[in-house]
Amino acid sequence: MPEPTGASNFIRDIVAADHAAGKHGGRVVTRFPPEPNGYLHIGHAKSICLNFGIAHDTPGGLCHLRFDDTNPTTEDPEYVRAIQDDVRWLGFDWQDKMFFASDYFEQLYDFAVRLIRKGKAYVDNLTAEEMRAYRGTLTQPGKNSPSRDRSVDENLDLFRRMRTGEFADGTHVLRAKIDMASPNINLRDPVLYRIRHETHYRTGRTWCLYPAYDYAHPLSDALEGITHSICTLEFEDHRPLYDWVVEQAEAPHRPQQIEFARLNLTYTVMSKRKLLELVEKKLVSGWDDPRLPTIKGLRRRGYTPEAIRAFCDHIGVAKRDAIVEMQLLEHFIREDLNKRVPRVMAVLRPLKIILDNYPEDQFEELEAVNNPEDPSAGSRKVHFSRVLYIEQDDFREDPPKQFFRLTPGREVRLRYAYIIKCIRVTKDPQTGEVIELRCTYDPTTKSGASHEQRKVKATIHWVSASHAVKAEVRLYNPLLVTDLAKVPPDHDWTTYLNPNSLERITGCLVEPSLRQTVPGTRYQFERLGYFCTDSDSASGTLIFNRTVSLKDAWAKIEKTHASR
RNA sequence: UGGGGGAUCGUCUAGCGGUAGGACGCCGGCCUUUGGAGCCGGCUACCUAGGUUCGAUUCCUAGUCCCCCAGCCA
Repeated sequence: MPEPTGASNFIRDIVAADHAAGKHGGRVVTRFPPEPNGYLHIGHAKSICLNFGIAHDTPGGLCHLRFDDTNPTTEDPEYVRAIQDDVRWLGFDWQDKMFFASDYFEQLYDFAVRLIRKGKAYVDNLTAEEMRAYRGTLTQPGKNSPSRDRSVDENLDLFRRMRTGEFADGTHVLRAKIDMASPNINLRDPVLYRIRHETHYRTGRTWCLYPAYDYAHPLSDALEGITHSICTLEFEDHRPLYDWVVEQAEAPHRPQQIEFARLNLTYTVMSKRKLLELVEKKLVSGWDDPRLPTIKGLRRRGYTPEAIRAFCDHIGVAKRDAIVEMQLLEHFIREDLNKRVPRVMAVLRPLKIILDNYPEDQFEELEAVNNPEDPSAGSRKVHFSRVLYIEQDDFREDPPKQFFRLTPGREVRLRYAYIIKCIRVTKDPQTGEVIELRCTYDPTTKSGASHEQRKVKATIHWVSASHAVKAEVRLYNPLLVTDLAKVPPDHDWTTYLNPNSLERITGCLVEPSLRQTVPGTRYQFERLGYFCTDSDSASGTLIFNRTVSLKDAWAKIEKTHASR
């Protein structure tokens, strides 16, 4: 990515101004600080694009990848691996700047001792419930803990013993001594350290004392020389605490925290808690379920890093809460895939047609363009023969107004092939279902052969019955039937899951060129949408995921017909 | 009824006292061997009320509405 990656926004403006003014010694260092307790989603991509993008576009700029692993109960190396993989896949490079907050535990401990010596922190042995009671409420000030005036020596001794494992979980915490009457609740002597007799995925049993976010984060930033610590809006009123910690600990640097609004998308979930719930309750197949807005899910679904980056650049960065429409994301993947992926013919719901006047033992190989947007993509041969399959949707015995496709007695063109006419409809005598069409083809209308005068209203796709390959296709619809923001928070959000979010279609037929496809390969199935070979394909049967449909003018017309 | 933030087209977003712009979406049209793509045109917005000013989305005042904060999560 040699070119600048992102549009201007208020954070880029601040960073650029600071850089121009020589603030922070002319350095610009950002960081992306995930906690390894879940998989990354597109909201993280926004932050990744912002942080890595700023570093990329600033001369000498750097962006650290830092795992904020201060809670041993939820974190796992599986997540560390997945996060690295996703950041890399998105196209970003942390060079040698990968860090772990857990590597700072010793230094963080020393800073805490300094705070205690300065009388800025104390060990408290109130229970969690007592502490809540002492904290006061939004409108009433809190009360000082009885432990608040312990001597420095006693605090030092207690804190040392907290570290050596003398105390049980929850019996003691280290608290900042700030102001129990502060109107900002975050400043009412927040917890800095808590005891957790747990195995940490990196430090093992070395520690039973773990730093809290509000303590570890600013100091990790300071230790790494982060200049601009970019986070989301909910941390805005933590900023005074962030600044307090850095100042009172006499940290080597003073990073600047800047907040922006997190990304929300319509008809999906973006909270780690909810995503975890879906995975754990097996409401989806895993973190990479293509219905999920996780990076892994989007990737399996067929999204490209380029499209995700373009999306992130275009949604902007601001401070107002926003819900971006899914159609915008879809726009960027269509735009990207339209230019780069080969066209191919596939029939999802086959309807057999027989060309009565086409010799039974004959077949042809017709020239098909691979990508009209990209002449260098070349062309391929497609097999044509007497028995074909077309899409059930492309035939109507009793066509509604504006339906241009095949109907009894009407002509349409078969893509890359001939004009055909439907002369007879065969139905199942029991169900009345259309099971076969008899057609004739016009040999003078071969695609590209001449500039025939005949105009047909539609061109439809098809596959040759004797050449086509069977496949399964998975269609994805929105995860939710509504936006959670519009719904009362009190009842179970999973009741708003879309029961039709996954539609599996078996018995699809695809052109034989797809026989050797490998998982992850993307195509446009002509007139249907963009698809990619699923990883489950490895087992033998071909399986394709629909990344996104093509824009469908007819569906729109039909919808307005229906609503009249 | 404490504190911190935020209000601009349907949805995102620009604007920094001087004609409210862009993208998505939507609606028309052109074009088309994908009802795709492309092209052209159109649609719709400054939370309210006062004030300052020649002029206010922008500055001031008073409201209204929305979001966040009372984890030993991050």
